[in-house]
Amino acid sequence: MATGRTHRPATRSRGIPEATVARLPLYLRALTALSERSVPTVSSEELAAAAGVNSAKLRKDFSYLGSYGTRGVGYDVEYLVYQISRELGLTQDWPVVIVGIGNLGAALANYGGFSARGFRVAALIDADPAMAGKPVAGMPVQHTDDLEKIIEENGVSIGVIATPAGAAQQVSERLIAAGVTSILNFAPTVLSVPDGVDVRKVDLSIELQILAFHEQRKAGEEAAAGASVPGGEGVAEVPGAGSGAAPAAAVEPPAGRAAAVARKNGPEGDVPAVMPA
Amino acid sequence: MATGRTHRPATRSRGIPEATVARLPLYLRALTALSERSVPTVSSEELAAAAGVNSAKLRKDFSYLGSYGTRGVGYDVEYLVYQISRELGLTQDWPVVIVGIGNLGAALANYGGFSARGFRVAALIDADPAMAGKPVAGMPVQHTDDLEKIIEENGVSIGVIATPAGAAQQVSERLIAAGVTSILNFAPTVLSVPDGVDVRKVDLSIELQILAFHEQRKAGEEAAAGASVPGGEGVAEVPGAGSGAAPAAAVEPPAGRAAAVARKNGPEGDVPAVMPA
DNA sequence: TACTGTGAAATCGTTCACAGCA
DNA sequence: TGCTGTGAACGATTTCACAGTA
Repeated sequence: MATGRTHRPATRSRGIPEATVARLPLYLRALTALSERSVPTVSSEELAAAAGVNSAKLRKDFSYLGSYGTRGVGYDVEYLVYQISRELGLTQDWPVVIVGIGNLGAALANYGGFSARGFRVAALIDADPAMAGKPVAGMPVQHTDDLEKIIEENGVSIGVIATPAGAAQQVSERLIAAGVTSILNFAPTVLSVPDGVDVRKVDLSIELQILAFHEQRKAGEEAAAGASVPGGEGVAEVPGAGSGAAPAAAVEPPAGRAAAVARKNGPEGDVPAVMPA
Repeated sequence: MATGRTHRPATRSRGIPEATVARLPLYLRALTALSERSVPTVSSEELAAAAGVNSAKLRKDFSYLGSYGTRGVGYDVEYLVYQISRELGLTQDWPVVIVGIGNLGAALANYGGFSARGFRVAALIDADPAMAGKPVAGMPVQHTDDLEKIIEENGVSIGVIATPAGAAQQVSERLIAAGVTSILNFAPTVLSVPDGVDVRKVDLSIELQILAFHEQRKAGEEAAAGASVPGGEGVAEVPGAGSGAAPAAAVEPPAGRAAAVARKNGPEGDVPAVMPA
C-alpha cells in the first residue's frame, strides 16, 4: 500500500477510520459502474464483490458514514455515489500540479482517470529549461522557477511529485512553502514534511519487492525442503500447477514448511557478498 | 497504500507480519544508501529516521528476522543489507513482463529502479499489432499472441499490468494460466484471481481521492464552526491557532479556498444531483 | 423474508518501557 | 553506558453473529 504519514495521527478526525477512507474510492468506482448500467440498488453482498472486499467490512464502513441503506433491500446506487463523493470531497474541483515531466510525469499527465473525477491538472512543471513551453498532454510545460506563482494563482493544494529521487525533497519543500498541503510522491524517497501535510507514496520497486517476498515463500513451500541453493540464474521452477488456480490441490494451507527452507537464519550465516548497487 | 489481496490471508506464513514485510524494502533502501557512503553501522534510531518510521517499530520489525544487531552498538550495515535482501528474495533474479505498453507501460519500462535490484524486464507485451517490433527502452515490444510462450520460456512468475481497465482481467487470467503467480496491477480495476496468486495494485486516482478527503477535512477544520454559510470564496478566518501544524504565521495553511464550500454535510441532505460520470 | 446496522469478539499492528548484554 | 530485543499494554481493524426493520 502506498501510504505515507497521514495527517494528524491518533486524532482520527471526525470518526471515519483511515482504513475505511482508503476503501471509499473503491466503493465509489464500483458504484459508478453500476450507475452507468442504470442499476438502481445493490446489496452489500453484491457491491462488496464488485469492490473486492467482504460484505461485513463494507457494511461496517458504510455505517461510519451514516445509515444510507434500506433493510431488506440494499443501497440506492445514485444516492450512495453522491454521499461517498461528498465525503471524499469530490463534489468540488481540486487543481493539482505535476512536477517532473519525464516519462512518468508525462504518463500521469496523459492519464485520463486524473481529470476524470474531481481533479484537474492545473499545470505541468519541470526543471529542464528545454522542456519549457513544450506541450505534453495538450498543455505547455512550465519551468520550476514559476512554481510558487503557479501554485498560488491556481489555488493548488495537491501536488504530484514525479521527479528523480534526488530532487523530491526540495520540490516538496517549495510546494509546501507555496501552500500545498497534500503530496502524492512517485519518487523513491522518504519525504520529510511538517505536521499537517499529508504525503502518500507510490513506489514501484517497493511493490515488486513485496511480491518477490511472497513469490519466494510460495516457491519454498512447494519445494518443501527441496532445493537449497537459489544462487544461479533466476529460473522459476514451479511451472504449471504451482499453487496456482487449483482449487483443492494438495499442499493447501501449509505455511509451516515455507519456514524451514528460507528460515533457519539461526546461524549468523556468513557475511554477505553485498548486494549490487 | 496500494494493496491487494495478499496471499493466503489469516495464515501468516512463517511469522513475519505483512506490515513488516511492507517496510523491509524501505529499510533496505535506507541501508543501501548508508552502504554506499561506507557507513559501517547504524543505530535503530538513525536508521528509523532515514526510513521514516520510529525506532521501536524498526526494532520490532527486525526482531522478526532474527537478532541481527549488537547491543550498545547498533546494526552492521552490510550484514543487514544482505539479510533483508535474502528475506525479500532479492538474492535471486526475478524476470518480469510488462503488459500494456502505452504511456504508463513505456514509463515503467524505462524506469531504472526496475532492473536495479533483483528484477529484470524479460519482455514488453502489447495487444496493438502496430506496436510489435517497435523498440521501447531498448527492447522490442512483442505481441500478446505470444504471451504464454514468453512467460513459459522465461520462467516469469511476476507480471505487471499496465493495460486499460477493460483488458486487465483477461490479461491477468492469461498470465496466471501461463504460470504467473504475482501481479502488480496499474489498471484501475479489481482483479479477481484464484487463491495462491498475489495481487498488488497501484492506483493513482484512489491515492488522489484519499488526499482529497484529508484536504477537505483540513479546510473544514480551519473554518471551525465559523462560517455557517459556506457560500463565499474561501479564506480562512480563524487563522493562526487552527489545529494545523504550523508555526503562527498568518493565514498559513490556506487550502481554505476549496474547502468550506462543500462541507456541511450534517443534515441528511437532499438527494443529489448525481455525479458527473 | 431478505438485508442492513452494530455490539462484541478476535485479530493484527503499534507503542511503551525496561531487562539484558556488549 | 548505550543500544538492542521483547513482553505487555494499547489501539486499530476485521470478523462474527444477530437483533432490528422495511
